Amino acid sequence: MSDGRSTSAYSGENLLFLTDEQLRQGIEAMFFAYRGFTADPDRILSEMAYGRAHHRAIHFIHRAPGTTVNNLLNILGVTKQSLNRVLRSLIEQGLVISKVGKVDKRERHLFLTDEGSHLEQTLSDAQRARMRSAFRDAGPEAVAGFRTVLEAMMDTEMQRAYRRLKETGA
Amino acid sequence: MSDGRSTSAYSGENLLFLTDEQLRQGIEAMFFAYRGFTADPDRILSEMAYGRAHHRAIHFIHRAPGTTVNNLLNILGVTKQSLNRVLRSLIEQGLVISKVGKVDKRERHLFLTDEGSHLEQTLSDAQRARMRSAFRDAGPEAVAGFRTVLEAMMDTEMQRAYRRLKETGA
DNA sequence: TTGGAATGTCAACAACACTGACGTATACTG
DNA sequence: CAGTATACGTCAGTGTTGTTGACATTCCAA
Repeated sequence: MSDGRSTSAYSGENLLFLTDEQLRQGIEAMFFAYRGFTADPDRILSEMAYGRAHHRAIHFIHRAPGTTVNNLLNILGVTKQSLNRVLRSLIEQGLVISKVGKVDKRERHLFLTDEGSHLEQTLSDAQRARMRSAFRDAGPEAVAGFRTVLEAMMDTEMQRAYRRLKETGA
Repeated sequence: MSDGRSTSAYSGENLLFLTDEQLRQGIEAMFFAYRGFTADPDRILSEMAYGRAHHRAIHFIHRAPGTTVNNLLNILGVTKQSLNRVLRSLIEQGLVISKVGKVDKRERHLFLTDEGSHLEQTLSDAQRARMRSAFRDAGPEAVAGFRTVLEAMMDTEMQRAYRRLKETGA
């Protein structure tokens, strides 16, 4: 329990990076950084009738065009009622289209319209700009470490989702 | 704009880590990791009448005992009305006490009670456990990179707040 | 003493999440 | 074919967290 000293006894290795103080700094870094991470898209979205939830849906539909509602549900980790509210407005506004599945007609496959793609571009350009700046400042080795730690911080299921998306991408 | 190729022209350096694909993976890593980051405390809090906002308030009151409401406001980045609702419930439930300032009686200085400290411990133990596991898996160099990138991702103001807290800590 | 800063409160509202229940269409299985 | 399961959508209610706007109080400082 808050084992501040539990890390300093190991053989020759320097495990200073595992002290409670270091962990606490990591926690605070995550908190402040996530604020920055979402700040730019949030600003853009607040000028429309959309929020962060719309952004997330648009992002993953862009990433995996034709994805089903259920698949999106799993990736986003929300209830179908919550996602449905978001999807309905995106479909009504003509940013997303929903097509009945061919092999399984119960499924709906989701795609961005041109307008939806345009918004996705705008949002991800803003978010990428910050990420690019942070990556450039930090350098390639730091970026590798960043990703390693983040991946280790995910729930196992989300690790799988993340890796699947990574493979799909490049 | 989505300059996928804007990074490949630089002299001798390998700037592959700045491609749009890499940036997008960074974005998704942040999204999935933040879910994991908050999952454990969220689970604990949902069994009480508290949420993530209460956790954040408790965390930073623990970090900087006697902090003023205004200071907390700046760190948390919310409106005073929003914070006030949270603080009121924490005070009513006896987790936080608010003391009128001695030099400036308009100010309220915030402290955790024993019960508040206990909840803070429970929450941060859960969060630290995940962070520790992620840090251990990733290793010290990855952790250093993780923190470098996160710091570069913060808004300038939050960088200052983060560094101030870091110095206070150790 | 007057103005402004810090704090707090009330009210209204919106975004986003949740649970529970129900309906419809489709698919699978015995 | 009958029954069950799956995929999706929707209605209704609730809770947390955030926002504005308006206003009162208290106190410091010019």
